[in-house]
Amino acid sequence: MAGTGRLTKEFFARDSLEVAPELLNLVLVGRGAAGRIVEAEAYGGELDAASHAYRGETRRNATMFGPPGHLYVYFTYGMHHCANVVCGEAGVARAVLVRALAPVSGLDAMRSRRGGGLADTELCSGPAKLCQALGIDGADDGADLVTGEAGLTLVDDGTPAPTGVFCGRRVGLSARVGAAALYPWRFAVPGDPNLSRRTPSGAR
DNA sequence: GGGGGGATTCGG
DNA sequence: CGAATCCCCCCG
Repeated sequence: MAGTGRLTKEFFARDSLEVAPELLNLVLVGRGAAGRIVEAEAYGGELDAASHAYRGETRRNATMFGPPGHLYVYFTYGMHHCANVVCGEAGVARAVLVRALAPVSGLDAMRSRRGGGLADTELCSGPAKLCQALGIDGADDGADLVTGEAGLTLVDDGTPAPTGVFCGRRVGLSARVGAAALYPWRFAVPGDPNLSRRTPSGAR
């Protein structure tokens, strides 16, 4: 993980819980814009009641069961898209939800898609916000982030991994998922102004 | 064929 | 705090 540049299939082929904290400070490149991942959540497939894959493969979640390094995009609440990085070997449904980015480039493009007048820290401070900012929608479900053939890539620009990574409960899970709502599978750069939510002061 | 619920966001 | 606003999935 020390190298700079394109990531490998093998990097993503591990478990989501292992990959999720390592996504911090990698750069997600979208259409005319890019942002550094500062918040991400691991989802554990059939072992995780909060995962879309908990009850097996369906048409909606099929990408999660596919090969690693692809983007799983889902549509929710009738208006929003959210993006996950698919992890694990093909056939194993693991994913990491990208929850917030620190804008790196193309802020004008982000603003034109998100709406003018927004502060920099409002552009990508949420899973649906960052999809809108980067121009990601349902058509991007399945996009290969390693080859970048769909115009979306995840790269290592050499920025060192953050120190003192925050680890805490995932966001937005209903009580019906039970104990899974308590798993400390949310990772974030402590104190980053672009987070979807503030991290508690004493990070873990 | 129908109904319940959603890994969210924004405004009042 | 609740509406917006669709689609997917499961059950009958």
